[in-house]
Amino acid sequence: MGDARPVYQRIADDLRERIDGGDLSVGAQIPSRSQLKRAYAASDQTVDRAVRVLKAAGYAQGQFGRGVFVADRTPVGSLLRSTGAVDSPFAARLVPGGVALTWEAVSTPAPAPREAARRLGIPAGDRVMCTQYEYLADRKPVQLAVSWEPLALTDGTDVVFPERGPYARRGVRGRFAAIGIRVVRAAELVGSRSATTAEAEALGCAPGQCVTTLERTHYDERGRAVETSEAVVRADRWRLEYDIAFTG
Amino acid sequence: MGDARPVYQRIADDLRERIDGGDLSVGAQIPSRSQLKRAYAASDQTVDRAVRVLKAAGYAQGQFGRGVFVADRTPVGSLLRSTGAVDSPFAARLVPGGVALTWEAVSTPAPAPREAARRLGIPAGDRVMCTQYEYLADRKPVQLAVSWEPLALTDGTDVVFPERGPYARRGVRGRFAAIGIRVVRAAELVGSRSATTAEAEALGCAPGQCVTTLERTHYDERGRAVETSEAVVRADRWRLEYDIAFTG
DNA sequence: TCGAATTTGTGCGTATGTATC
DNA sequence: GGATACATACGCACAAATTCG
Repeated sequence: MGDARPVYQRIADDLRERIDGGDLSVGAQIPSRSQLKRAYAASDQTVDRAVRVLKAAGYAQGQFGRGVFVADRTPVGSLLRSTGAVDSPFAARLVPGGVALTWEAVSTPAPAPREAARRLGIPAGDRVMCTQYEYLADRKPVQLAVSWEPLALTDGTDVVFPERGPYARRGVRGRFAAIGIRVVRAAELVGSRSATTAEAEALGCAPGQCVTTLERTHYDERGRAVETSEAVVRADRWRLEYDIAFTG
Repeated sequence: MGDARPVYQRIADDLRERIDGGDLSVGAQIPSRSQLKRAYAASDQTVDRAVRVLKAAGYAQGQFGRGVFVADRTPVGSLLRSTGAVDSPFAARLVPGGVALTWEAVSTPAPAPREAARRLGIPAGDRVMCTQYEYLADRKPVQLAVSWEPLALTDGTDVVFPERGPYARRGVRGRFAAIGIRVVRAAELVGSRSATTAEAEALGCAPGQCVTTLERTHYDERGRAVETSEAVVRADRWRLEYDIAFTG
């Protein structure tokens, strides 16, 4: 029977099936290049390319001089995106329980980039507070984010710096509530793509790995955008969780 | 200065920057292998690998005998995941407007697979109605999904087949309402990963491309799971859209 | 219509560097 | 030191598709 797939694809699919089927379990070593070469009567390059496909898919990761091992892809948790909690911008449901969630943030005033300005409904170049977040679970990076808030709303108040002052680290809703702005709605756009080399570096995963992308805008009761953010989440072991209530 | 990146990665990053910067616009042809070989004084394999990285990232796609061209990655729309609409399981916000949204479905009774049974809170192997969906925009596949509903709930009613009968093609809420079950809540888990070769085949994209994954469970007012589904969405041009209302 | 040139996609053999055992 | 293994890179080759003279 003719198999249209190229050799490297067939080898990669075979290995993926062996992993999914449990024949190769998490932590197990994938046959080495010389073994695969013999088994499939293929060249060095070809089997290497097959293994690269597996690694790009997050199924395995290589260790220099040791071998290539089946990666652990069981989800460690999910980031809760629909929570009404005002006390933290980083809530998660964890599978076993016992992972320390922390984050760091750095804020600098800046002119609004075009895309952020469009989402905020303000002229590009208007002054905004730009905050870069790094979210960690057990000291390992999970999510990178950057947020923009119009300084026209927060300048002169004590919530102007998201990570400083009496309302520090409270999350968007809690902080804006302190200056009399009720955040009642958020719109979130979710996508995915492969990580850039810079993102892969920051997230501690291989370049080209899959990441989930977020684009969120918060609105007050008058429908005015008060904050917008973009985030990149490691997709290998983290998911997003939405709770949808149907009204009426 | 020493650049730690391997040659193929440097070439790939260069090309990606030229695309992001607009030097190479959508539809433009990427320099051919022989041109890249000369430009970077690299080998055949190396430049080919660089271009493979670009293609895997969805930045470009090759055409046999013609060349490699910059892919159009502007979003064509977003799938609305929080809508209260009961009349369709496939709602979307479209960027220009004018894309025909259709879907096909095939249902067969089957024993519940382990994961689906766990999410439905029923014993594995219990009879369920298993429905496979294919969602299309302008005849091109956007999303694949498979849904499970316990036959204990729907057997003998006229909503047992999601795509047949008086309440056909209505979506989960509308159909269950017809048999007196009020679906008031859904929980959705969103992740992403690279497509399997089978998924890539069905979605009409290259194997290894990034897809967004969905895992949704619908609950009635007593908190009982009445339906669960898994879906795979093309990530190159489609996103998910959530509307989050903060109560209280 | 034929043929040559170009380009992608795949594949083989070999070599080098580096890390681990 | 030596064997093994990964990661990168070079040179070459061929099939299939397109383009152009």
